[in-house]
Formats: sequence, structure tokens, C-alpha cells
Amino acid sequence: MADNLDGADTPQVRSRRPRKDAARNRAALLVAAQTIYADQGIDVSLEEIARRAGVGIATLYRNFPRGKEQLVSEALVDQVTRYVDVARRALDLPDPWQGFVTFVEDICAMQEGDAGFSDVLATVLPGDERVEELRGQANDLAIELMDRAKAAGRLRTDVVGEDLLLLLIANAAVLTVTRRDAPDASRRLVAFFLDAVGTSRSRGALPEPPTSEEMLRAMTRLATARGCASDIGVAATCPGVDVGDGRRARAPQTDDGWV
Amino acid sequence: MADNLDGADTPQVRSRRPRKDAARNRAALLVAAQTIYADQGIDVSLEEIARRAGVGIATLYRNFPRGKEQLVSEALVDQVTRYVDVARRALDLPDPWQGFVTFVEDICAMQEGDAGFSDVLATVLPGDERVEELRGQANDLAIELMDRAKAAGRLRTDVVGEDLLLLLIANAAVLTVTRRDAPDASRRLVAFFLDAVGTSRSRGALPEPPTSEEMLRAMTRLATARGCASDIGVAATCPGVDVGDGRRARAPQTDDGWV
DNA sequence: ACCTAAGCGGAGGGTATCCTCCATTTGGCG
DNA sequence: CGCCAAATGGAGGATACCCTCCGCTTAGGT
Repeated sequence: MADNLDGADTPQVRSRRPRKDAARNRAALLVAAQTIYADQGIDVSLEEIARRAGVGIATLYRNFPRGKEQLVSEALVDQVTRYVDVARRALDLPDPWQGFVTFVEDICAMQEGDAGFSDVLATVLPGDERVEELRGQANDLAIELMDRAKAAGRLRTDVVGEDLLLLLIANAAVLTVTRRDAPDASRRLVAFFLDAVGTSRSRGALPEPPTSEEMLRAMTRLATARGCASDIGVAATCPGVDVGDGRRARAPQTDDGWV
Repeated sequence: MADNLDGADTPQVRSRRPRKDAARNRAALLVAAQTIYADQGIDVSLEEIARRAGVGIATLYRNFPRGKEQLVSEALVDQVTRYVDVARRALDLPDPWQGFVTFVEDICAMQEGDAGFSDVLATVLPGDERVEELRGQANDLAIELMDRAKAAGRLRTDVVGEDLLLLLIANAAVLTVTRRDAPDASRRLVAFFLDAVGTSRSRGALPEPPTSEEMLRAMTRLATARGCASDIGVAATCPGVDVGDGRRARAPQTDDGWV
């Protein structure tokens, strides 16, 4: 951590230990970012995070000079680390298929529990090499899990690592649409995927599907949030989101309202 | 279309035939919207559409007073109509399973061919009853297709209409991420889904998976387009857009790590 | 207790988007 | 041809977001 305290050190790297209030503010910002990102995804204004942390916007930029990208990376690096751990623990399971299934279900459950993490899994943080390094590790472990399951004859041999990525993207999208109104929908998608990639035609019972009402509410919510409609997000709104604000429509026109 | 021409009509509804230039501008706007939406999804600024149509922004608002929502509905109502036709034609196929597969593959291919349509399928246009009416029709037909396939013993009986919606959402997200760099990824997702919901364990060959390079490029493109990272936009999110500009980070502070 | 630099908050510049207002142009009827 | 309502385009108000600048505050060493 504190690899370079004060005192007469090299003139080049003149870092000092930060003041106590500064350290507190930095921590508050990270906590605020983690909380808000987990709840709403990473498309949240930096002002909102600073407000939640009880600091000014300038303090945020002093701690994270590269802006949103850096804040997102640092707020989510713990989750990405846990992601690697999940893969490692799945490899410890004796049954190769069980290991693969556990891994897939666990990371998709992590997406369900943290909208920001879900967003990040479905994209790339071009700026942060730490996150990308961890992602690479997890990817290697995932390949290992898959190879093991293939060797055991339980995973189709024509399934590749990129297919897992497709699932993460798909699941992120389903979650951004359904997180609030039909949270079980994600598990159903995952069950379909596992069913498709496995060889053992076990075909257990599926999780409950969402109801029509839940889906309607979820999609309508997304549409209004997006200021109109679309994209998961999305691209994904996409994926993600886009706070959306209101739209007033004082409108001399008839302007009947939304739904 | 022209349901109320001029002449001495009811004093309440005083619509007249529009001037020729006005009609031309309206058509140009719709064409521009269809073109741009198909290419980039519906998260495009109205200014850009007006510019492409060669008219001012005020002209757009005169023709579509409810703004983006109305323009999207009217630009995409043709596609949604085709969507219903696809379902109807699938019902004409004699083989129930073949009909279901054809329907699913065709609408997902429509999503691939039209990013705006893909966005709309994954949400709801709360304002436009015409689109929602058509969506309801297509939904009923889809249920019929599924019941038929179930009765033939080819579709799992625990699959419901909402599962199809999940696929459309998932596919929209995959497409917003991969459309430019790995367009085949969508077909692979669809193949997985069909494999999971079918009972006949036919298990044909899967479409080619995307390569690692393609996926990396796709995800990086999305991240930079979002100005930072994420969100699929769900649709993609924000799909499409958000120029993002540069970000400089001159960083006055020493700003070394401190972890 | 004092002093200095680290740290702070918020105003405000820049950009993007949605939407409205209004002075000007123009289609097309008489 | 001449008129006038229909139609036009672009300025600009409102909002949201990103990021920087700058004068004030305060931690903490002496």
C-alpha cells in the first residue's frame, strides 16, 4: 500500500501520505460509487456519486483524475476479483460438469446482484489494465472449466469461450430490463443456456418464467427510463441505462401522457 | 393512410390535405428515420434525422409533435407489420416445429437487419397504440405457434411466451454489441435457444462462433462509444451513440497510485 | 498557537439533446 | 398575377452531463 512515504525521497516521485480527511473522502466516494453502481448500473452521473458521498465534484476528480472510467474501474475491481475467485473455486469442485454449471450460475448471480458489475462484464474497460488483467485470468480459468467438462463428455465440444461471453452480454441485457420487476427471468435464461451447451440430456425443471404482467412492467419501465424506448442497452442500453430524466412536454398539443 | 381528406367535413376535425412540399418533407423524414434507425438504432438525435432529411428541426416537430416517441413508432410500424406477417407465414408451414423454428430465426434475423426494430422489440412504445396492437397480434400468433409445436411433441411444454421475449431482449443486446464486428454471434445465440427449448434432440451443427478478436473489438467499440463502458444497451444501449469526445486528464497533481 | 500547502466546494465553460417561438418564405387558389 | 395561410428553418431556452478553475478552509507539523 504505502510504498512511498514522505521524507527525503527521490525528487521525481514526490508522493506523500494523503491527509486523513482526504483519505476519508476517497473511501466515501468509493463506497458511494459501489452502492449506486450496484443498484443502478454504471450510467450514473458523477455529480450524483459525489453528492451521495457528501463531497464536491472537484474532490471526486482529484481522486479519480481520469473521470468516470477510472472511478468505475476502482469501484468494481473487488467484484472482478471475486469473479476470478468464483472461477477458481469452481475448478476445485471434483465433478467437471458441476464445476462448469456452478461457475456459470454464480457469475450470472453476481450480475443479478450488482448492476454495475453486470455492465462491466458485458464490455471492456479500455483504460484499466488491472481489471482487464483479472478478466483475462477469469477467462483462462473458464476455458479450463470448459475443457474439463468437455473431456468428461458433459459439455458439447463445439462450445467455445466466446459463447460464455455471449451469455454474459445476454444476461446483462435481460437483467437491465427485468431486474426490478422480474428478477427470476435471468435464471431462466441461464438455465436455457446450460441446457443447450450440455450433452447430458438431464433436463431438469426450469426456474419459474416471468409473468406477462412482470415483463410488461419491466419493458415499460425501461422505455420510459430511456426517454422513449429501446436498446438494452444497451445498448445495451444500453446496456446500462441512461438515467433518462423526465420529459416535460408542456406541449400546447394534446399531450396525453405515457401509457 | 389519408383517412380524412379536405372538403367540407366535420368542423371539429379540420384536417386538410397537406401542401405538396409538406407531404414531401414528411416522407423524407420517415425515410431518413428508417435508414438511420436501421443502421444505428433508435438512440439518434432528432437533429441528425432532420439534417439527413434536408429539413429543419421545426419541420420534424410539426409532423411528429410528440417527438421522438412518435417518430420511432411511425418509422418502424412497417417493420412491426412485417413481424406479424412472419408469424402468420410460419403458421402456414405444415410442420409445427419447422414453423416455430422459422419464426424464431426470421424475427431474430429481422433484428439483425434493423437495429431500430431490434431496439423496439426489446421494449415497449408506451405512446403508440398501433405498434402495441401489432405486437399483441404477433404475440398471439407466437403463442399459437408454440402450442402447435408443443402438441406435436417437439417443444418443451414448460416453455412460455415470455421466454421468447427473453430471447428477443438477449438477441437485441448481443446485436448491439456485435453487429459491426461479429454479426454471426446472434445466430449462435438463437441456435442455443432453439436447442434448449426443443424436445427432439436433433442437435445440428451450430453456426460458427465469433472469434476472440471479433468479440474484443466489439466490446471495445461499445465501451468507447459509451464514453466509458457498458450498458448494452439493452438494448442496447445506449446504443448506438453518444459521441463521447476525448478526455484529456492533464492532471495537475502528482497523481501517482496510492492504490 | 501558527503557518503553509494539501484539500475543499461550487461556480461556470463546453457540449449534447429536446423542444418552442417567430420572422420569413412559398404553394396553390382565386 | 397576387394574396395569405400553410409551411419553413434556425435561433435559442431549458436541462443534463463532463470537467476545470480558483478562492477559501483546514489538517497537522513545528
